Amino acid sequence: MEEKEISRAVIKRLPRYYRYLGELLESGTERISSGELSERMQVTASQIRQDLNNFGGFGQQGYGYNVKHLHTEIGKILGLDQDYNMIIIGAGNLGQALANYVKFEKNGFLVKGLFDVNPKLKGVAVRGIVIRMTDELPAFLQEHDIQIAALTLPKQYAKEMADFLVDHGIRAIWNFAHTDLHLPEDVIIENVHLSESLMQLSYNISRYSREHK
Amino acid sequence: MEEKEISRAVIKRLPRYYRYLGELLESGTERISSGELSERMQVTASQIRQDLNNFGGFGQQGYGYNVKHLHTEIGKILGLDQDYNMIIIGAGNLGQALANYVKFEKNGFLVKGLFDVNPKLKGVAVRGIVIRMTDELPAFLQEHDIQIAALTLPKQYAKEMADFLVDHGIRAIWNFAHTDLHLPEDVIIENVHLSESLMQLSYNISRYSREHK
DNA sequence: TAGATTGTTAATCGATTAACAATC
DNA sequence: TAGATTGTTAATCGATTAACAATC
Repeated sequence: MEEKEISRAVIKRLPRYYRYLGELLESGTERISSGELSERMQVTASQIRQDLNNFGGFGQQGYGYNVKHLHTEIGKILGLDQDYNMIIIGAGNLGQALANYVKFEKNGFLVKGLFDVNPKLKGVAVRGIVIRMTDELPAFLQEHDIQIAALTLPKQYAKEMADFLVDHGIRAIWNFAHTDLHLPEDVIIENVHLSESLMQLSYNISRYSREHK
Repeated sequence: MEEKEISRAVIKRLPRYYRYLGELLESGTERISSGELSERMQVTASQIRQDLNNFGGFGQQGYGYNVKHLHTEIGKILGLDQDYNMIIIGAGNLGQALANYVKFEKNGFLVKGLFDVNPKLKGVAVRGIVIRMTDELPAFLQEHDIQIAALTLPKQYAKEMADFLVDHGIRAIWNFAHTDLHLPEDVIIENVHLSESLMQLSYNISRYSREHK
């Protein structure tokens, strides 16, 4: 039942392949070789072929890869051939920004609910999605089939909320709270830590100025 | 002049060390061993010691690490001992969310300006920061010493804007646009690709359901 | 068929972990 | 001093790159 384990490094690269293939598709390119794609993407052709061969042979010797076919296949690998229902917990600026981000919908991530504890936000609509109070969550989760919860709330509430969501059947969490969630291992967590990203930037800025002093 | 090159993997871990040390500091912990920290952070003690020793010996045999000292030192390595002036290009939902995110200010990232092309946004204030039109950028950049530009605009404008900013002296870009920027190598780029993060999540969801079918 | 390009094995490189002498 | 724990070297593991036979 268990498939061959694919390394995290490979999976992190797949969305980027998918993006480049999507752009090639839009530009009407029919086929592409690993060599040409490697030049565009600034990675080695060898890596592209290795990565793709984790999932089977999508190419053809002497020809390369059919752009449309490869795009579709990588989409399937990434699970983009189906829709996901998502809720957002924390309707602050970031939560509302995510709810407004139409691009996710295009990829099949449908925002079904937006929750907060602040009574002032109750009933406010963001792109047609009404903000509900978190105490309505149990009933909401019973009525709707939700696969993903995005956590855009202050870190001090994140752990408790994550536990609550997992208890109520959520199995995938997109975590924007600046804390590590410790959840059962069958729960999938994807972290987006913006401040850590910013610190990598400042590291490089200050390293650069140290080196050029 | 050139310091020993530190691997990206190490740098990615530094902000997490910084966070844990900050929490220990708040809780009043004075010293910690690599062994204890490794348990909390779920990494090996060996990795912690290796990582830290890239930057010199912060610990003491038989004692461990002084939490406050280590926290300060990692802060310095990350460049958090100074302030950075930042502008945000694109005052849509995400741009405004970033501008509102007070936590960055606490770490020394000061939002000095917010720019957009949409005349409807002109003069609107976000947390006291007035939204300006992008044609005011050249004058603004001349008057202010800006180190970081966050790009929260649609990808089709991102490349052009990035080139423009680099021409006007910006040397660090925090890129939220879903595209790769090709800039001179002395320009520091840190990408945050939210849709790619979401795709890693959906990959894991659909892998999980494949494996448990 | 000849040329191109994949799929795949082998070689290299880099990162992580283990081990332990140094030393507080 | 004895025990604890670092700093650092060596061993292992994994990921990337190179090479090339297979084949379209």
